[in-house]
Amino acid sequence: MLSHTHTFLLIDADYTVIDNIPIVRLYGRTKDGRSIVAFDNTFEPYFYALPKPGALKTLQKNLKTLKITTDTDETITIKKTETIKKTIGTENATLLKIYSHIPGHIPKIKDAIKDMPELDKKFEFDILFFRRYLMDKNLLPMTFIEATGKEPEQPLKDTVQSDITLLITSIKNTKQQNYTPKILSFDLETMQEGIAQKIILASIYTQGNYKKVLAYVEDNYPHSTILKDEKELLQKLAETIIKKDPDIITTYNGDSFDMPIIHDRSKKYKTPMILGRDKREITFHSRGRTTPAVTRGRIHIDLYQFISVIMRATIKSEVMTLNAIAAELLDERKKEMTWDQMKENWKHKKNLDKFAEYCLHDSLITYKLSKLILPNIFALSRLTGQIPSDVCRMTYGQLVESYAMKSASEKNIIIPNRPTSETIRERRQIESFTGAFVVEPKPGLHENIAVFDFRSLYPSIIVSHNIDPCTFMCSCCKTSDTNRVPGTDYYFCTKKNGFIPRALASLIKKRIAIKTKMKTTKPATPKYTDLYAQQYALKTVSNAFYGYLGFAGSRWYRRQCGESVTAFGRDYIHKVIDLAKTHGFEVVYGDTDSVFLKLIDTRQDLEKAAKKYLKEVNSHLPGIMELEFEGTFRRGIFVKKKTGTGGAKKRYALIDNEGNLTIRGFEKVRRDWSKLSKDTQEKVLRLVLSNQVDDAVSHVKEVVIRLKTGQVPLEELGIYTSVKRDLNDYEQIGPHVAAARKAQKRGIQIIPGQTIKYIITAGRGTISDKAELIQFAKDYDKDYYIKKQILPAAMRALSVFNITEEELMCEGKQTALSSFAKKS
DNA sequence: TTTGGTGTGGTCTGGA
DNA sequence: TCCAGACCACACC
Repeated sequence: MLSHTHTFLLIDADYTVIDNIPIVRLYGRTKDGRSIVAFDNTFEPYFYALPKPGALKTLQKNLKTLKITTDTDETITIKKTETIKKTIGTENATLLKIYSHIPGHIPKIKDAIKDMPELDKKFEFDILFFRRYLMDKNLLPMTFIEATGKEPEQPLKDTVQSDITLLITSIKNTKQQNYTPKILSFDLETMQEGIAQKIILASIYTQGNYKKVLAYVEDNYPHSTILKDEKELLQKLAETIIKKDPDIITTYNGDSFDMPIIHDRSKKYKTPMILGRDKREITFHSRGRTTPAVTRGRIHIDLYQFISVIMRATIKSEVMTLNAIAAELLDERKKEMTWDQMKENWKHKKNLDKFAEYCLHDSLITYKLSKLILPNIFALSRLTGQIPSDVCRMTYGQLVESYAMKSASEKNIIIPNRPTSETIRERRQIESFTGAFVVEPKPGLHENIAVFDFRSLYPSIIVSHNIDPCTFMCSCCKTSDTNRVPGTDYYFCTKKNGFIPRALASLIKKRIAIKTKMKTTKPATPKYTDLYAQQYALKTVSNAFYGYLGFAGSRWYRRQCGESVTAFGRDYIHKVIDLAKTHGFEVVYGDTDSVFLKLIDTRQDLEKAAKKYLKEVNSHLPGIMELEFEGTFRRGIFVKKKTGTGGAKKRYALIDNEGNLTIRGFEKVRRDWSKLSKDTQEKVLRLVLSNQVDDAVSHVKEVVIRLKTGQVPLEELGIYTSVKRDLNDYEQIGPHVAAARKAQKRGIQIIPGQTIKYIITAGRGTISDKAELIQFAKDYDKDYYIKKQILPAAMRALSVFNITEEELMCEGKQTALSSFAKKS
């Protein structure tokens, strides 16, 4: 039979078993736009066994005759065994590679042999078959690969729908080509009908400005297609997606909303929804935190998953709704339509064109978000070797772990086993270790501040001090004093490089190279976007390594490693502080890896002194460690602690020479404060940093009056808080829990993880008694908002100028006398 | 089961 | 009624 060769972008992978033969399926797209599925039936499932010393031969012999009978009377045997040399930690070892017939046998064989006296340890038995394949063949998702093979047999061919199918005889990496994956975004609008969610609209947006709304009530919207009913809508949706044949189907929260609804409704109508290239319906496999809705080949990426987990810390918005995220990341304005309006419109079948437009807009902004975010997901895919549909649902721990596993495999190092739940529990119970050092600031206004920070402090410590579970207290260095951890009896090997430091060093090196390249690349070009995504992926994974070492679920867990990293960190920041003092600086503040300095002699030139200091610090730093000059700030405010004495850590505001504000820790940057108090505080901070304390005071007074006279709309008074657990599991009932419980009684569903918005309403009782979700609030408690929202937020900045609450609370002019009179 | 520790501050709770 | 300590959420790095 004729042999073919195809070069294609690898987008997805899975495996199936036919006639007891496991077959890896690689889904992709050729450069000329044809879909392809390449099958490989030559890869064999396996895991490793480490025999007890001298027991290798016996173990091998015993395994040969092993027969396992399962509950279903199936007999499982081992396909074959091989001896193989690998590195365990830093030691070389000879292991037995145990092959099974199908992947599903591996856990059963592993369990069956666990009591064999010749067996010491088992490794790499929980790596999913197709992931093992990609790892062993060095194939990276979202890169081009070249496969040679022949026409598959019909039964195999029939498992998928694709322009090209190929039974692989050989496969390898190849030169990268230009191909931008085709993205399609869709969105549903639903209405509650009895206990079911009924789909009333579906919209699709894809490249070439393709816009489509599917409906079954005439709406006179130019992009609408009017169908007979919901069943036809579903059919048309599937048909359109298949016809458009995207590589990526993106949704915003499709895992828990759009996809399950499509699935449920299609069950009701018995119209299977096959959106992927395998011939299966959408599958849902609960994976703890999430239940991914998976379509194969045409992969479903839920942007919400990635944004809410990996991008969470970079998102400023109080809520994670599509509109809020689009507003923040795309600067897109909302289409104004409230849920109540939609319900009304649907009920009376009016303004349906607006409804359709609204629905389409959601698909459009999902598409635009995809364009922005998918490059980052793809870059992480290439870095970790995991398929994008997995990457978009990963946590930081999983990203680091994937990268570490891939690196270990490349270096012929055995991947440590995942801890058992028992081990995880034990690890969690151990006392946590000491972390970073934070300088207590002197409250007040400071002028001309220079800010420095270490470039990637913890990653560079891990690399520079060879911090790794296997180099910790090594026997070869025993009494070595050259790499001792400050303030402890710990040390790390100085002879052999650890696996983690090596893996991390390569990430850091690559990132530096990319950042250099970016400087000579024109921004807003595809090349630049790609470089940005690459460095983003490298940074994301590097920064999570330290946490991963101390993470109870980690395969490379070693508490003392995390402890050592922070101990070195504290040592370095102290050294940097000490040196600053010898350079005529006063240390204003510092946290973990940063120092804020000002000159004691203010006649000196700050920039000059800063540069000189920087040069000296860096001349003393080992390895790849480096202190960086962040810049200078015209003024900065640090405030008193509310309780106790001294300055508050992690709360400050800076203004630079261009008038830009940097606000950290204050109510302004917290979502669990009302918009009114946040806005007021920001204004106060800006005025105070511009030496306009009087204006700040009068601004607060105005706000107080607005509150007193009931002029403030409820919208500005809502407080966002997330409900972290089931409403029955709280020991203490705070305002947000009280509000949520009341709402639940009115039939509103409250799920753990949800963010609610509540108001403290007028009335009597405790604050919790008065808390109501904003949609149920009719008024607000003036006293609460003045005394517990506006004044505390404003006073934070004003109390350093000895202004009192009383001065802010009174209308009109305030004198020292009347203030005194009020107190007594 | 879903990277780490440090830190602030609001509200509730229960005992004096 | 007052107050300390617990609980809770969210920020910083």
